[in-house]
Amino acid sequence: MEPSADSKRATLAQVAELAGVSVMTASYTYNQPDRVSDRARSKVLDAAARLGYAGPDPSARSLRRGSTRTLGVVMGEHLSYAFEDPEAVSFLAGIADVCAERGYGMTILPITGDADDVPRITAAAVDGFIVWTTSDDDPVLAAVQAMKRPAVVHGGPAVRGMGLVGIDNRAAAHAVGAVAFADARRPAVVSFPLSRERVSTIVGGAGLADVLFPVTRERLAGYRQAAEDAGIAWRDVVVAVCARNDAAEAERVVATMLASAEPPDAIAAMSDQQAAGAVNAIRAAGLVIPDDVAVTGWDDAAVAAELGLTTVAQSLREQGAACAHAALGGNPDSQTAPWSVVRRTSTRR
Amino acid sequence: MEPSADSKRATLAQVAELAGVSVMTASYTYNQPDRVSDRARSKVLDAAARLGYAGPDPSARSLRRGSTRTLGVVMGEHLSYAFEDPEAVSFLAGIADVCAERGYGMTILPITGDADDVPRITAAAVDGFIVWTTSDDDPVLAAVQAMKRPAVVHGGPAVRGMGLVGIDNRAAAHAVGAVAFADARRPAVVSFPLSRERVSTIVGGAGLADVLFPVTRERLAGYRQAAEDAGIAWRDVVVAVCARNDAAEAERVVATMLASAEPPDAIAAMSDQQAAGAVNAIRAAGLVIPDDVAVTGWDDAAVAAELGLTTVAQSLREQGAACAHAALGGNPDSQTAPWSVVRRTSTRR
DNA sequence: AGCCATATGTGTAACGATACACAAGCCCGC
DNA sequence: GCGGGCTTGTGTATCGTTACACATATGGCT
Repeated sequence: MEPSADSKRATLAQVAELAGVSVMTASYTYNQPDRVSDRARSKVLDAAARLGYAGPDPSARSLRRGSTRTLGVVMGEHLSYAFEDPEAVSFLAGIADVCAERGYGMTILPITGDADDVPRITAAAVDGFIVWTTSDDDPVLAAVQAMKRPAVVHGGPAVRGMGLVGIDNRAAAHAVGAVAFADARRPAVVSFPLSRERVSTIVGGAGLADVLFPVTRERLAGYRQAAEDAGIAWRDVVVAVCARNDAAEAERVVATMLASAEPPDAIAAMSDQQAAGAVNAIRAAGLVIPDDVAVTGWDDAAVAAELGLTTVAQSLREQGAACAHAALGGNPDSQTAPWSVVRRTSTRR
Repeated sequence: MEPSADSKRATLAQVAELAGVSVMTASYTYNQPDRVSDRARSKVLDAAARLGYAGPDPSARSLRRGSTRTLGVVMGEHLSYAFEDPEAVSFLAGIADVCAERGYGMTILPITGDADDVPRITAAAVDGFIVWTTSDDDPVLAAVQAMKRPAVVHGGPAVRGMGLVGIDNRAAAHAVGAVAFADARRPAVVSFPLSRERVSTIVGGAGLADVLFPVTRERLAGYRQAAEDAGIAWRDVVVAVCARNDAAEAERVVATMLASAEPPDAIAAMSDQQAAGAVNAIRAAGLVIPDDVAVTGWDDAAVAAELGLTTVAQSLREQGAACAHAALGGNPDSQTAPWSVVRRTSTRR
């Protein structure tokens, strides 16, 4: 027996014929019901019901109308990661809020980091794009740009013709870094990856070559400023680069740093998850926060409040919503989001 | 100045003309590059580059091909909630894994719970649907069914012609309930909502009228069996219905129960988040777990391990992936997922 | 040379819907 | 009785692409 999924979908023409009206009358019945008489409308709806017609075909409608009422979202280099990062999820929630409100669909594009990503972007039937923070050289960005549709980048990089939504990462890093590095003699940074290769390393600040992720680059610059304000040369600041943004890797890398000859006495991380990993490593080493080691995070996630982390508060949900508004607006402009430093007990003063 | 988003997209016909080849040659260049000589291919690609042609229009292609290479996902009654529930997010991650692997897009449909939901489903340009657990009477389900495309429901209800993926909730509830209610004299249940109205109430088990969410209904049935096995009548079991699945509301409702004349000495919840709220309330009341009150959760989320919660382990990520496979398979069949009871320290034996 | 198999190019007809312009019917007021 | 405006119905062209069938060129083989 044929399952319902296989029975062919009826067309508007068939409905119109069965109803004894023209195709246009049937079309108007769905799109401008007031444009047709009650009698005609019910004839059409009856016929539709009889044929099991579920409404105009979305692809045909999109082609004819030139709009899909759907927003495309590109989340990082591999789609799966998007759902593992709670901050990315709240960014998605912000987009979802706006999409739901405006009746737009939200298509998450299947990026995997391989060469087929470009055709995947190209094949996306969407009216606009939102791109989650990526690197300067991400080919996906060029592909999005080529699509000639409204597009907004979150975080960075800035791209000609696309909107940009995000906070002033350098200023925020400078501010939270000042708190983290207060009274510190050997500050350290736990960083996001520097390039799309995502290798983990521990280097002195001076050892950082090209940082291709603008968000990471800006935050490092802010931390550097904070360190130098505290009288410490950037080359003396240890930067631990974590390939993944999670607590486990940060814990491992911080444990390594703590076991070194010159362990850090202040650690500025780039997410609360990393900071949480740092807290675990510090406690496991029998050290006290903030006396032995001060720690700061980023994002003001739930875990930050639980652990008493000093952190940078920002609302990714609101930023997601701002991206969606900008992308739907048709002519995306840029927008700088607010942030603030939340002081808790993981820092000295 | 016109932003790039406004410059009209070129068409394949224009590309073909500029390249001096037929439209079909241009089309083959994109779809079956091997079908075309190197010379023709590069002529086409040159022309495309010159015109800024980004590839075949997705809507036109979908119409012609009859497939969108996109999966539609319906998450609950309001899209925003989906991203607030970590288990729902890991379900999405499972779908995303499969979509990324197969190069499919994943469209999250903008359900809001109002009357416009049906046209929103109807307007979705997708090849198949995945529906997150809902109620028997959800109009969205009927709309999905009317679309005559492969569809899979997660959790329930079972719908003719659609696949069903999930665990045996009744059996799992029976099993974990047996552990929760061991040696208990006044067991209680913290439940998900019973109907789409989502009202919070505290009632005796007998007071439960129609439970329209199949997952909730099955779990309640399992808990009932467990209570009766322990020699306690269902009408004597207090069921606290929480409108939302979060720790805060569960904490409030459990605090109320604990303050009553006959406080429960065992609480079986329907999620680890609810159980975590229960733990907070119990500790705040100065009681000891599991001696004074035993607690069980559901899902084996991170918080369950942290709190030592006895719980039902299931992998929503794998179930999401199973749904996606089934929906992409074309002829979705049903599939029962595995579960197990994880015993920790929140129960007596 | 003759023949067939393969490689490459092209024209036409859909896919299913909607924009637009026009036509017919109707009611109203003067 | 007649013109003007409103309502309601219809035909046709078009959105941009790809499936299909066919035509032509190419090369290898006997």
